[in-house]
Amino acid sequence: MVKKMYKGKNSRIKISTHNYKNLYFAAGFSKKGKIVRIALPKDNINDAVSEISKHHPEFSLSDENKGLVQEIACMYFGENINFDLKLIEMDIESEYETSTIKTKFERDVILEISKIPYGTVQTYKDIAMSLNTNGYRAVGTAIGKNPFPIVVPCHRVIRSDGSIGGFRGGTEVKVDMLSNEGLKIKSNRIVD
DNA sequence: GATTGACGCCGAG
DNA sequence: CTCGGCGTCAATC
Repeated sequence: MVKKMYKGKNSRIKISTHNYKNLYFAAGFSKKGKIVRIALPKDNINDAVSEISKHHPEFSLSDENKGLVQEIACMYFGENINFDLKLIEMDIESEYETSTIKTKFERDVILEISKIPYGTVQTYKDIAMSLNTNGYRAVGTAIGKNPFPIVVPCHRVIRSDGSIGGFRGGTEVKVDMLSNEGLKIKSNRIVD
């Protein structure tokens, strides 16, 4: 049986930030050094930090993991980096206070979209089929909660009709990231 | 149970 | 092409 961690010292995380091309990136790290959450870029550092801290109120700022945040920033701008998924906290929240994933279903979805290669896309339906379910919509909802955007490429999941589909940080951000990976988009559609 | 989604499909304008 | 309506399923209330 897994020992439950309680709020307090153990749930304190460290947040690192990085400024790149006038955008501010941030990520939260557990005591073990694993990523617990990633923020989409903001235009000021406070917004970037609070994007993380609103889910993890107990935190301290630290440059300890700045290198990783730099990497994430590069990925946002289209660099094809093979990010080590072992650096991501995949445990379920009920087991560790510093985890971010809530259910097994969410984790399965996260793991599935992590397989989508750089510069390619899959549909919500594709993901659902890989998971043996017809809950296309449930898949979309789960992806919408992805705590690790950019690194877990939820921006590579689009609708079955070829249109871009939704994105929590705004569709423009999704379009930006796909464009940075070399995909061409015309009037909200991937052009083949 | 009832409602709510980053969806999919089909049929009517 | 754009809507609406219904199917579907996990999470949340």
